[in-house]
Amino acid sequence: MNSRELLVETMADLLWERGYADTSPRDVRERSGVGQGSMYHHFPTKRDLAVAALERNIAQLRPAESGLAGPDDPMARIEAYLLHPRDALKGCRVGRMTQDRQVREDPALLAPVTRAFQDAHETWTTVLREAVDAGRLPAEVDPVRLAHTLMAVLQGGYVLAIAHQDPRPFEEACAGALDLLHAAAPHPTTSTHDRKK
Amino acid sequence: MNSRELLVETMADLLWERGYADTSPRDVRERSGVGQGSMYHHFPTKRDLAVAALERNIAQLRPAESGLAGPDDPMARIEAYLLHPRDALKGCRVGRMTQDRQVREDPALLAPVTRAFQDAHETWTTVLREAVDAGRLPAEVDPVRLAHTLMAVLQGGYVLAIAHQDPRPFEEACAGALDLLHAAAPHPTTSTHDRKK
DNA sequence: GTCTATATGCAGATAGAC
DNA sequence: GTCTATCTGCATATAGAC
Repeated sequence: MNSRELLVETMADLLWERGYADTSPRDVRERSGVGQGSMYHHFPTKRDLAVAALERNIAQLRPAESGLAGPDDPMARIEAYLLHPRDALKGCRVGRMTQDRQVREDPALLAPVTRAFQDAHETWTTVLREAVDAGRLPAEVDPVRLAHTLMAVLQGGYVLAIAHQDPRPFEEACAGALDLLHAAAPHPTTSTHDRKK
Repeated sequence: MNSRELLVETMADLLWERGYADTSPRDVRERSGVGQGSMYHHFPTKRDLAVAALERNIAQLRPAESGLAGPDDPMARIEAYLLHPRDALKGCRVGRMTQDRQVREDPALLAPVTRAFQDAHETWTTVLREAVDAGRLPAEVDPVRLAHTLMAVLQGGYVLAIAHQDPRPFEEACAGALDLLHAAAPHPTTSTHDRKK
């Protein structure tokens, strides 16, 4: 792998582990093994490298999201996504950025984060709308709103896991959300089809 | 106010706004107006000051939590807590700490955070159990699990709000969680009593 | 593209006077 | 308790040779 890619990959990992403010150019050099000259040749500032690394971290999440958008039964996709095994103690590569003041205050760093959340929200809204249309969720739920709720469960789940230093609160939070979705589901237990009268 | 209190209050605000790693002793001195000598007289290290400030931030959240534990109808308390107006863009004073590597790696800083989350979880579990016992939530829901879910909605709601630079996703996430609780509630709408045949 | 040398300023204190 | 002076080391580059 060339120096440029190596730098981006290393910075991406460090952003995930430590955030932007707490990662120094030196950290990147030492972990990547790339020299000072090379580093500043490819990326004139730490910020430039971070922008590239952030894009990489965002791209990293796309496979999982495309599963959520996939062709299967919508409730099955929701369930699979919420129960998908994750290393909860590591937190979210993208959500983490929101807690870094230097990221929040720099449009070049914040904008990709905002877009990533908007995209994820759209994906969630679509699958939830499909679940409602399929009669798997009550027509009263607002897919746009519920999309925020479920994304919050995931993002907040990471916070709980780190606070407790235990991945289980994350898993419980997701499982609890699923429990609610199931409990709220229209009950075809009564009959094969039971629509509004 | 004396220097000591002033330092703690200032550091508490800075921890909330910027986290631990991104707050320097100089930041504290400049905002508080307390001199170098005084500062290091009261707190030999930045870390010592941060521990005191963190305890203060945790204490700050207790009034709200005691409302959740209060004497009213349990569902009303849950609703009030979730819909309580918050400055979502500022994030959670305590949850924010989980995203700071230097906090995660220092037991003196992490332990108070862990305890605060454990306490909040207990409070949530109790009120949810009361709601189940009162027949306001289905007996199938696990209060312990759902407590994690609702805490995650709040913590994650802050993340969404910051990512979008808009408090509405936070509010929507909370409202959506409430929608689900209501949709999942045992329905005395059908009839006075309609249990499993 | 990569290397080594050099530079400015802030972080995070420590020392000792008042 | 508070003040001013001083110190080491790292953050974040810049310069110029190879």
